[in-house]
Amino acid sequence: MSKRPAPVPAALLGSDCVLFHALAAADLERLAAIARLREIGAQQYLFLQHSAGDRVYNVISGTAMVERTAGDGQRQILGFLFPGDFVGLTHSDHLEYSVKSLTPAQLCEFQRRELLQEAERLPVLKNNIKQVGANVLARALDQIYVLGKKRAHERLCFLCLQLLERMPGATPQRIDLPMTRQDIGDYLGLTIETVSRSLAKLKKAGLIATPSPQRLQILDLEKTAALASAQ
Amino acid sequence: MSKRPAPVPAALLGSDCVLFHALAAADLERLAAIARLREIGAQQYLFLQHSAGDRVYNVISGTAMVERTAGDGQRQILGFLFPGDFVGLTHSDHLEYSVKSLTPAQLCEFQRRELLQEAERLPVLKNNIKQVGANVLARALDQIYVLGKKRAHERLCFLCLQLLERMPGATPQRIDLPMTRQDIGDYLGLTIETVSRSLAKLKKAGLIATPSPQRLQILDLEKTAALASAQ
DNA sequence: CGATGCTTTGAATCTCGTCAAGATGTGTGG
DNA sequence: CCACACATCTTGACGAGATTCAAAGCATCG
Repeated sequence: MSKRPAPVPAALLGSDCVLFHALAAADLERLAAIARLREIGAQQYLFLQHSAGDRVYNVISGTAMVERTAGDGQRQILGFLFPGDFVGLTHSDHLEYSVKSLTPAQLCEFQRRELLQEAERLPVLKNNIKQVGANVLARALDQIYVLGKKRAHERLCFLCLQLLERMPGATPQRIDLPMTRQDIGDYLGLTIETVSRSLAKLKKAGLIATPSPQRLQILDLEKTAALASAQ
Repeated sequence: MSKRPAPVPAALLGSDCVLFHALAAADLERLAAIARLREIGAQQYLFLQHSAGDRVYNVISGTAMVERTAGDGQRQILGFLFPGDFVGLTHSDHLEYSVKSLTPAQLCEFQRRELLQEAERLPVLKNNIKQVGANVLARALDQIYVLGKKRAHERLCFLCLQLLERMPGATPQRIDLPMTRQDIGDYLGLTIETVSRSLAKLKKAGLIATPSPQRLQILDLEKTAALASAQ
């Protein structure tokens, strides 16, 4: 509590974030006043599982992941976070997941109480918060579908499309993977070897290419989307 | 819109529902006034996938399930609903799932707009709605963990414990299963045969018993819980 | 130019899915 | 109350897909 991070320039609260969507300039200023900018390196924890959920974050730049680690060391990644995504709006006392940056990242930190107070004054903001929550749930349901019904190579197509849609600057010709094969496996409920082999299978079928291990191309968007479809 | 179901006696809005938790009697009356009681048989649809989400339901009695059916007929059950559970609070225009009763059920129907309006007057109700949303998400994350990391017999333990916790009147000695093996399989991402075999395995290990196919006993709660643990 | 860590590939094993048959339950009508 | 029919559930044999264990191939970085 002693050291607060730097305040946020209102300009950073870009309107491409759901949270700040359709807010007037004056309202963005108000929000910027209670926000703090956190700039962190790769592989840093923002939240620790079982800690108190008194802060919330809006991702400005970079990639992060939401993970749950069990007592036996098993790890499941519950979701990835990209610019515009929002995390931390739980309603229980302790968090059931950790949040960790994959790349260096800029985040907008709020004290949960302060943000919710502000939402009381700004109906648009309150609406945006609800929208964010709905998006999180919708993604979770998609993931349940994929984990319950899809095979390995289909799960990978699902991830490819999600990256294409959510990573800023991503095009079918070039997607830079911020996560390792292990992260992908822990997200899709697969082992690292199965991830590799399934990628190889998709490459051989001409759906995708990997110019380098951390680079992805979607060569046949239609077929990839068909395999990925979560409904 | 022409035919509205019967109004709800305020007494039905039991305080064991999260939604109505800690509400004053007078406030419960107000809510009862905008609620409608729906009594439906087994295997009835409350929501259809892709329909408008203008209503929300609170389960009073009976069991229901939230399911998603893909174009190819694949079905994934996204969750079961028991008394006290709440469904329908999406924030998008169309629902990405259906809701279907498993048993005859009583439900409390609200027009979403009306309920949210009422929540504006009753801070406690608004808080309860948030709490309900948080519970839904927490369960979804548990399910992601289970589908991503657990093996067949562990997934079944997870379901057993969930039924024990959420089914009214359930005890380790007697749990009445409202769903078929097919439903269980579609919930846990398994085939009906694997469900049967995994139950047999747990029976042989002495963790559970099934006096009849629709009846379940948990003989060793500790071991069952250990296998089920989603964190 | 090695050294390290990540990724890919290979072979054996195992779990789960598929197909098929048989058993058990439930409900109906005699 | 019994017998039959239908649906659901269980069990078996086999095969496909994923995991495990092991080794080899590639990047990246000092």
